[in-house]
Amino acid sequence: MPAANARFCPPPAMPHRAAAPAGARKAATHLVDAFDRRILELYRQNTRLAADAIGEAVGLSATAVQRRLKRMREHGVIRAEVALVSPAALGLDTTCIVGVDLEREGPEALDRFRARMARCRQVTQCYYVTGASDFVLIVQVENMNAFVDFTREWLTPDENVLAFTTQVVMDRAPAG
Amino acid sequence: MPAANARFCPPPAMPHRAAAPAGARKAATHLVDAFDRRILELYRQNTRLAADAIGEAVGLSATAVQRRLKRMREHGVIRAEVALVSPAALGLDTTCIVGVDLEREGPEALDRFRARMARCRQVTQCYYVTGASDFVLIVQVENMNAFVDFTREWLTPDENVLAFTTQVVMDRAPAG
DNA sequence: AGTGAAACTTTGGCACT
DNA sequence: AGTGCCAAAGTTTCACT
Repeated sequence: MPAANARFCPPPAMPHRAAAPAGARKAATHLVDAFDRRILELYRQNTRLAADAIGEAVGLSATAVQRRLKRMREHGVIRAEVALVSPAALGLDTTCIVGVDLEREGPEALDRFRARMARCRQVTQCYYVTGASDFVLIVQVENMNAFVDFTREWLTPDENVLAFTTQVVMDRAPAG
Repeated sequence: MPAANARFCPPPAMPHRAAAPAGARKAATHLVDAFDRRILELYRQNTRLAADAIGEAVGLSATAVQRRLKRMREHGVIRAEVALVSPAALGLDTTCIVGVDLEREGPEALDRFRARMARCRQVTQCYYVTGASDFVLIVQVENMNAFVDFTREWLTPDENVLAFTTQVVMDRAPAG
């Protein structure tokens, strides 16, 4: 198997909080009907699709599709519209999955750790989980040296990090 | 902590292969210069940004920005432009991280398993990794019952699946 | 929800550095 | 090569029916 690793660059990673105005998001409960679902199914995969084409596919006029998209954006059903960038093109050839064990697991310690990871550009996803570890991180770096640097800067110095286990990604499926 | 789980719906999950014409992708080596990087930095997070605004930010005309975006799309630097949908809005309230151990790990067995997972709608990411397990899956489902259904349909019946471990996601950070 | 016109963004050609 | 300017084509957005 070729040394092809990560295929997609991480989702956009909530850039500056300014991009997500605090009050702008609603509960996003089931205010999506069958039409909305079909629109999302298409639009989710390709935001360059014209409302015209979507409308034809789902049996609605272009304007109706636009209105629904706008409503779903405002209601937080659509959280963001982003570009998936090839990590390789940016020189990020290595993906690691890191399980982190914390020493203390109080609410404030969890929040502190999560906030730290959110500030870290290498961490593209951060899950707080039950089970074997407390957190699971998806880390995107240039190479293994950069990964070691990452651990020395963000994990090892953290007194609350008891231990961590690393799995290096050899290949990744887009998973449709 | 509230039972808020996943915040974002999975990246688009390479829909139908038709969307990525086989011959259309190039090596995506370092044909990105400093301008391209700055454009991507902005555009990646928000594809609704007008080329005009990007151009102003990076010191280029709108046309130049458009041209560069087009080139990066053709060269596979930009793999896709997708919408991040709130999983909760779609009724997908539960995310699990599953480590899978395979019995046999030959190339053909790996490919078979990966292909299987790619066909499975619940699996939004699938990593082939070194270390404790062979694969790591990110699984998005309605609730825990649906997760059990998932394992009974996709993991347990697979003779090559030796064992799997599940971590339930309680919260997820966008991770900037 | 659908139809129109206005505003916008993207795409093309052409001259320039 | 790549960029900038300007006009055409397309798309989105806004009235109104």
